[in-house]
Amino acid sequence: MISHERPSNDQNADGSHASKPGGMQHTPSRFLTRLSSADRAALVALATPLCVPRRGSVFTTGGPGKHVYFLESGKVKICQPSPSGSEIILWFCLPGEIFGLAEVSHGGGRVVSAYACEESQVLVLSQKDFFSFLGAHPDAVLLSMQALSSRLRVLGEMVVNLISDDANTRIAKLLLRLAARYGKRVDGYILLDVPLTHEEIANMVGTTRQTVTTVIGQFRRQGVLSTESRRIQIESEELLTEISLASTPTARQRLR
Amino acid sequence: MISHERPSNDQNADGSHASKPGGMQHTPSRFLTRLSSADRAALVALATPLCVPRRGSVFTTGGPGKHVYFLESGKVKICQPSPSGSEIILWFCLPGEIFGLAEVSHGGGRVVSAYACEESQVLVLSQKDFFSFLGAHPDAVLLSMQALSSRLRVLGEMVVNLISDDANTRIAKLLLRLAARYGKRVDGYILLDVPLTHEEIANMVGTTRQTVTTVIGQFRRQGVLSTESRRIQIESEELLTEISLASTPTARQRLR
DNA sequence: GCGTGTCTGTCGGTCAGCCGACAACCGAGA
DNA sequence: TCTCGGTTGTCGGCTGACCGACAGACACGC
Repeated sequence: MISHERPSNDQNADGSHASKPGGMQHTPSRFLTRLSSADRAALVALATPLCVPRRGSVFTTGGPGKHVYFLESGKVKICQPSPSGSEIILWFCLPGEIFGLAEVSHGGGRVVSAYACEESQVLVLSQKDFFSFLGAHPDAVLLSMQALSSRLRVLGEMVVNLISDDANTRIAKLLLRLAARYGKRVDGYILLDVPLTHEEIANMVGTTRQTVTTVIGQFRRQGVLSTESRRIQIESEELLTEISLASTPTARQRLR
Repeated sequence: MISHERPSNDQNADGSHASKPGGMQHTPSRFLTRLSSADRAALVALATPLCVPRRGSVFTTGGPGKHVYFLESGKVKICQPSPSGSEIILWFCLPGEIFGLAEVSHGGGRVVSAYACEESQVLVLSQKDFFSFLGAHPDAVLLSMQALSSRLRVLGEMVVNLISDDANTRIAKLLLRLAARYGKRVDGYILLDVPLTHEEIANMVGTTRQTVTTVIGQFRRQGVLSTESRRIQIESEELLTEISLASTPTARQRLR
């Protein structure tokens, strides 16, 4: 019964678009910079600036979540506390990005915290003002939804990685993801200028500090990367991607 | 330098709102039913209906992602393929929900697939039509953002669970999450009328089929749940939450 | 210069959970 | 009725990664 037509209408019409499985495009979705300058001015006029010191929090878990934030300068990490007490880093925000948006639209309090990695300037906007701004500036609606979608994508990828890769691969993929978003090319190398402790890496990837130390050491010995004062330089992106694809378990033949 | 005022301005002003750490509110965010009936009529007028047979796909990874979907009846699961070939279930959609939204707003092709768990009726709307609809119906904007935010929250929780809980706990939490969203109370019990194979559970939670079988068996023996023809009935929510909180590793004292 | 705290590197012991294998089960179809 | 594909239940063996522990390496402040 009922029309039994082609069930899938959204199929790969444009052929091989999914070519690179690792070819993720982590568009930083810079909200502020992609806004028209008129719109941006309107937004800045509504917002109040705030300076957050290094290690300071912009908001924390349990808060009411009645404000949206825009990062003007600095670096902010979004964390979710685990029941065991450690903070799991979900992602970093760079200048231009919007954050704290999810709880505002969803309601019901913050489930994540935002900490400044370094001294940061943020713009604060109340929920009310933000929504009226959205009403008056339709372009901003699209940008907001893009920001949310982009994160959804990143988190989906994290989930898949966590479920199906071993520690080695997870770290490799994390580095690639970070490189795509936060990497700066300096003569051949890719510099991640997000200072990261091994423990933080462990918390992004679901391992222990020791394992991270070991794996990073391995990578260094293989000539994949080098480290300098808490910053990682990727020396061979190819090698790294190779590692990230080499999934341990009974290498899949999965021809289909 | 720079004003050194209260860094955190969004703190728990309303006190203990974060009381229950497991007290997650997985609002199903029923897009269609929360729309005003006039708006809904307008949307239905724009959309074209589609019937998807059991096991059929609405869209798949790699597709262009130029449509948004609304579930009228049936049940749809959103999956992301892992490099090892298995499909990881990110969440289920129930009637009234919107799906396929993230890729539409973000652009750049589908990264997930949507499969019908049972024969389902969906409404299909092109990206273009959807955005013009949003322009004309501001309430729908909020609902869309809520849908995205709600998923963001769920995924964040999944990530944290995967990172910090053992298999036992992960399964317990999954069941609680499912119960909150898809559970129907029937005389004392909570019935999850989403038919799930152990393998699917394993893929939602990052373990193996065998482990799931074992753990579910344990739970059954403890009187936590019973199963009947692929459906799970939770008999003691209390016991289950208790298990889900009992985190294995060196029970944290973390007084601070 | 010297303490002090945080971070990195390394090493065994231990165990949860993966893997493979196999038997029983069940519902659907012939 | 019997077959058959998919699902469930159970069992050892094996191992990746966690845990605790400790020693060096830094950086920072006094």
